[in-house]
Amino acid sequence: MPDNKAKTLKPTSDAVEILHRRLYEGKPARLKNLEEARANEEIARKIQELRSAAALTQTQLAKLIGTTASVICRLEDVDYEGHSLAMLRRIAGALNQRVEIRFVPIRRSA
Amino acid sequence: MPDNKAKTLKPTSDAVEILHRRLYEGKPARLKNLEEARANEEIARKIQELRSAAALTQTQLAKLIGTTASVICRLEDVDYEGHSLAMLRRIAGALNQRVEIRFVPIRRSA
DNA sequence: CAGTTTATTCGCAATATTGCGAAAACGCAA
DNA sequence: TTGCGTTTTCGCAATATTGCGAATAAACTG
Repeated sequence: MPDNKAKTLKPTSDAVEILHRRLYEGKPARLKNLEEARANEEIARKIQELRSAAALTQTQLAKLIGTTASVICRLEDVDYEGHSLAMLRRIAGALNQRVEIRFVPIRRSA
Repeated sequence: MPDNKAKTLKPTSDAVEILHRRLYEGKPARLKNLEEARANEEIARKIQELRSAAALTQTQLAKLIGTTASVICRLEDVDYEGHSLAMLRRIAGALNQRVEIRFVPIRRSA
């Protein structure tokens, strides 16, 4: 489950800089749409959680919904931003769940 | 939801139930998709409801999220099956809402 | 009724998501 | 270390969703 998309970084021995890179480098989307990014993370984690709870490997779950392990892996990547309702429903269906969608008001604090 | 007999349906004014009867009564082959179809209906109605509550025309909402009225109309069509998380979030964002997604266990029965 | 606004339908191009294999990386145990 | 199963990454084709205008229908006003 990759937490990091950064690639081809030049070498460094500064631990602080390494952490900084891990958190912020190459992730403008996270800074701009923090809320959405966090929601995607939550979805990814939830999928992983459900699969683990069902004691299934990525390959096993993949077969259940008619796809491959690499697809499941992609869904469980917290940086993946392409989650679709269709796929969530397929996952849910295979794990005896249903996808509940609600619109909840946002309190735009003063 | 009351159980349904093959004959002597009692009267109803609920449009959803009428549609349900017309499309799915006595057709177990389609029951598999019923849940998803109803979920899509719910989404469509919710979007329409939110837009109305905000006192916006389809054109106005469309401009808010950077698209056209025909797209909004499509989203509000209860038979539309192409709902995406991305679009729901755009709608929600324009109407000061957020999209909450939950996986809830379902009791699988006949 | 004629005007005006809003809503709906249709077709196709543009964009986004999925399918899928292959290779590499990882974790673990003998 | 090796072997083995699992996970991750990458690239591109296939499919699905969106963008958008134009035409039509429907609803509303005067």
